[in-house]
Amino acid sequence: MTKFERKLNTKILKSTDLTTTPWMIDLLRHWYPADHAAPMVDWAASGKTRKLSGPRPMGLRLAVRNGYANFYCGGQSIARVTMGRGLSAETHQKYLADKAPNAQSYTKLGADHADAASWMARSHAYHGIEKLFVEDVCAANGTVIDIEMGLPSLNVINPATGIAQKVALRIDLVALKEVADGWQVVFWEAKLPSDSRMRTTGETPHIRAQMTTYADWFAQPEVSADVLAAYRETCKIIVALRQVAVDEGIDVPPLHQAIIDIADTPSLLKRIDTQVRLLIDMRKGDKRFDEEHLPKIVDIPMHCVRSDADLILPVVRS
DNA sequence: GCGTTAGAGGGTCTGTAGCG
DNA sequence: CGCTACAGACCCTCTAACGC
Repeated sequence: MTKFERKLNTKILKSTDLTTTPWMIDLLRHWYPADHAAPMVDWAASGKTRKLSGPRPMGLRLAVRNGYANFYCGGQSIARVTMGRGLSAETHQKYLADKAPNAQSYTKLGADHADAASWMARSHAYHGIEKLFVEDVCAANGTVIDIEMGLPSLNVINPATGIAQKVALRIDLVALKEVADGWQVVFWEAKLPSDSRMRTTGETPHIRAQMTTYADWFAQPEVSADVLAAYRETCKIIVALRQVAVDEGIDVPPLHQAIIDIADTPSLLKRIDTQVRLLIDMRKGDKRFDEEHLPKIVDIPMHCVRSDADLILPVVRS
């Protein structure tokens, strides 16, 4: 199976003349590390979109991948930046221009591309409620080190065909949690109570199968060690990227001290907690969900966000 | 209110090609 | 041989409409 890995050649930023890649400077200017709220602007739906109107962020969350990094605005990938032998980036055409072509097509960014603010503004029409919830959690927790974590090469038996297929599940949030001897990695799956997978008239909502699938993935040999190594590296990369930005004169808000400490001393990150937790956005209130559906899943480790104060991830049992 | 469905969007996986 | 770049296939997630 494909190894779960996080790596990025951040040195390429120092050996590249960044005036030839103005988009990189612009993306870093709009980077809000976890713990810092991005400025919010009102957005009103127009035309035939189904999206709800409401406040939208004007800031970017960075997620380190294997060989590249994504800059997200409200859960939409505004730019995918490859840092390997060279420095390059691409973004979807619908963020680059108002008249978006129908096709799923990405454009490589060039020397004339440096307008992240307008890319973010165009992305507002695509922001989903669950992703805006994730954005709120990022703003409230400096310990968030990854979002949209992809779980590669998971073999799952398709119940319809009985054939094993490779699927790429994702986990919404990855965070650090303080433990007695250092820090550990915890995983959160954000959900809205309105999500049909959280509800059933029967006894077993679909979310149970999803949690079981996560457990199966983490139970594979080597996975725990690989994930631990990957997130130690992630901390190093985040610190290195911020330093590049600061060296370029960009005031990226400060990182949580735990990320800095782990980057400096990776062994401070002791282990991962393979028990994925549910994070449910109950700020709007859903009496029916509380009474009928929540009781069916109370045994799943979870945190219910009922007020903005609850956005701070709890220090729960290991 | 619930379960199903389709469309949109976005990510990974795979294979292929090029390079040192 | 390993890494990188690229394109197409595939399947996930989310939203909202629809019928019961």
